Amino acid sequence: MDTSRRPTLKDVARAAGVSLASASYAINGSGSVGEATRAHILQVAAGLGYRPNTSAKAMKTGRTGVLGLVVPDLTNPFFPGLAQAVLQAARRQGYSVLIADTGGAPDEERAAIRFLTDHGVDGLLWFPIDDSSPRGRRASPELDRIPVVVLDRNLPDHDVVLADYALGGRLAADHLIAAGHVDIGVISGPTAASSARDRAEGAVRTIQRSARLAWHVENAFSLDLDPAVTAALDRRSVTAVIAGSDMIAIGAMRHLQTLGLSVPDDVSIVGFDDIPWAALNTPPLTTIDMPIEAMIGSAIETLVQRIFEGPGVRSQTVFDVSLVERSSVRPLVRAEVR
Amino acid sequence: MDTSRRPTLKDVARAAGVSLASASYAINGSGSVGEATRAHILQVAAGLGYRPNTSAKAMKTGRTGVLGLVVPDLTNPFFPGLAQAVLQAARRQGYSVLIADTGGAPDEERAAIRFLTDHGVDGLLWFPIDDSSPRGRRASPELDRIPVVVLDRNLPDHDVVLADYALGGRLAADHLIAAGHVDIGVISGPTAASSARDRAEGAVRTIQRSARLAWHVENAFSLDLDPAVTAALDRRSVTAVIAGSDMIAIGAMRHLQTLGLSVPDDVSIVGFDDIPWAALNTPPLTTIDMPIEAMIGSAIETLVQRIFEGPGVRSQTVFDVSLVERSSVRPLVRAEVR
DNA sequence: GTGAAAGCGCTAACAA
DNA sequence: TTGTTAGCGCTTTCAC
Repeated sequence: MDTSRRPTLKDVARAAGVSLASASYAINGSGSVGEATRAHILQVAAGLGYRPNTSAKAMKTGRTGVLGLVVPDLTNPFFPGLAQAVLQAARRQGYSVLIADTGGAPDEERAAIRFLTDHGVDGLLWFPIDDSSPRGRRASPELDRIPVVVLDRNLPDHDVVLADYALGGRLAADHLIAAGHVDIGVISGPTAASSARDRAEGAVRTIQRSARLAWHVENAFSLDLDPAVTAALDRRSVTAVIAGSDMIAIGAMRHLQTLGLSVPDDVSIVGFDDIPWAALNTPPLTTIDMPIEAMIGSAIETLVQRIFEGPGVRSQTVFDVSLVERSSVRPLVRAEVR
Repeated sequence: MDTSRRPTLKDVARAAGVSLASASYAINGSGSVGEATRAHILQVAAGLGYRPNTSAKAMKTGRTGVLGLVVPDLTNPFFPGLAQAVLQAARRQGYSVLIADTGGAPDEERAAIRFLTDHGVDGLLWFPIDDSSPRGRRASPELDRIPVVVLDRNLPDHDVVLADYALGGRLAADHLIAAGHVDIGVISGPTAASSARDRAEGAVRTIQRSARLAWHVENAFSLDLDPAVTAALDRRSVTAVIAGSDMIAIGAMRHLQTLGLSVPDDVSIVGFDDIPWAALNTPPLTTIDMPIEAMIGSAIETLVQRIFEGPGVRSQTVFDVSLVERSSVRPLVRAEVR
C-alpha cells in the first residue's frame, strides 16, 4: 500500500505550470484551454496518476453521476438479473449505480434509502417491499427530494414502470383452461405487493369465469410454503395451480412431490417471472415472462429525464408479458385431431 | 418532489441558536457540548430533517464509511449469497458497501475498481476474475492506495482469504473412489482462477493415485459447456465426473441427459460451491461447501483492521471445506454388510 | 462548554 | 485563453 498522498488538481496545476482553473477545464473538457495546454495538462495528470476527488466534485456541483437501486433481496433469483440490467442501462446513460439490498425488511429499506440519498445519488430506482400500507408507500422523506422511479409496484406518488400483471394472471389461467383444467388453485404472492395482487386477480377472475377456483392462498415470494398453502395443496382438490412467482411454483412442486404427486402428470403448475431456474427445473417450468431489460431501460430513461427536467406529470409505463410454455403443464384432454 | 434546499449544518446551528461547531459536536457526539444544548440541537436537527452531507464529511475526514465489493458476475448464483454476507458483515462493523459487478470482463473490472476508489471507499473486497496473468493481478494502480482484501484467488500482493480448494478436490475424489468409481473425469473451472486450479489439482492427484483419470477438461464457470467438454462427456468413458463448480456440474448433468444417460444411475457427479440450486436440482447435487459467511466475516475483519492499522505483513487465511452428500453420486459396489 | 475560522478539493464566475 | 478567487458543507484547532 502506497501511503503517499493522492495528487490533487492543485498538484496537477503546479506540475503543469498552469492555474487551477486551466487544469480543471482541461480535465473536464469545460471552459476553454488552448489545445497545447490541454494536452500538456492531461499528460501531466496521467503521469501523476491524478484522479478527481468525487466528493469534492459532488459538493461543488451537487451531482454525483450515481444512481441508487433499492431491491428487497438479491438472494431471490429474480433480482440479480434485474440488477445487472440496471447496471447496464445506467452505464449507457453515463451513470454508475449503488445497489442496496434491504433483505425484505421495511426498516432496512428506509435505512437503505437514507444511505443512498446521504451518499448523494442523483436519482433512485426503487423496487419497494410493500405498497399496501401508507407506511410502505412513503418509506422516507428523502424520497421527496430526489427523482425516484418505482419498479413493479404501482405507487401513486412516483413515476412507475410495471408489467401488465393482470394480463399475466389471465394468460396463465387461460393456458390452463385451454389445456382442459377445471379445478384450479392459486397461490398468490404477498398481497402487500400490488404486482402480486394484480397477478392473482387476473388469474382468479378468469378462473371464476371459465373454470372453478378451488382455493386461493397467499405465500411469501419464497420456496418455503405457509401452512395454509401446504394445507391447500394437501387437499388434492386441483389438477392445476397458478403460482405468484417461480419461487413459489418450485416450492409448491417440491411439496407436491412430497405428497407423491407428480408435476405435470398429476398436477400442472404455472409460475411467474421466468427466473433462470425456471428452465432448469425438472420439469422445466411454464411461466409468465416480463421484458425486464426493456422495463429497466425505460425506467432509467424516465429517471434520467427527471434528473434533468425536474418534476412533472407522473408517468406510468406498462409492459406486456407473455407466456413461456415449457413442461409443467399437461393437457387434460387430448387435442382433437381432425 | 420537494425542491426546497436540503438543510445544512449551518441551518441547524442557526435555527438552534448555536455555533456551527456546537452543532457539529452535538450531531457527531464528538467534542463537548452541554447536555441541554446537545439535546436541543438534536431536536432542531430532527425537526429540520437534517442529514449530514456525506461528500462534505468525506472531504474533511478522508473517510467515507463505505467499503467496496468487486465481483465478477452477480448473475452467477454463487455471488448473490456472497454479496449478502458481505453486506451483513460490513454492517456489523459499521460499514456500508458499494457493490460493483464487472460482468467477467477485465476492462470492466479495472473500471469498477477505479469507480469505487474514486468514490472514496475506505477499503476494497475483491473477488478477481483472473489471477494467472500479471495483468489480472494488478488490475489497477488504485489498489496500492487503499486496503484491499482478495477473496478466493491467491494473489501475492494482498491479504487473501481462501478456502482449502485442494482439500475440496481431494474430498470429492475420495468420495467417488470410496463409492467404487474408477473411471473418473474432471471438468475444472477456468485455469485463470487459482481456486479452480487448486480444486482440479486436488482431485486429479487423488484420482491418479487411487483410480483412473479418464480425462481432464476445462470450462467457464457456466452452465454452457465447451465443445471439448461435451466431447469428453460424449465418450461415455467414465462412471463419475468431478466438476469445478455447481454450475458446471448442472450443465454437465443436462448434457448427460441429452445423451440418454441418467445421473446418478449411469454417471455420478460432484460439484463445488453448494449454490442454492444444488439442493433443488434433480437429483440434488452432491457438492463441496465452503463456509462463506465465516470467510466473509474474516475478510471484512482483516479489511477493517487494515483500514485502522495500515499496511503490515500479508495475511493468508484459509478455511476448511466439506463434502455435502446428496443424491448425485451412486455407489458402484454395495457396501459389505458384515 | 462554546464559538470563530481555516481549509479539505473542486468548479465556475469573473477579471485580466 | 488563462488566472484569481469565492464558496460548496463539514470537522477541528484554538481561543475564549
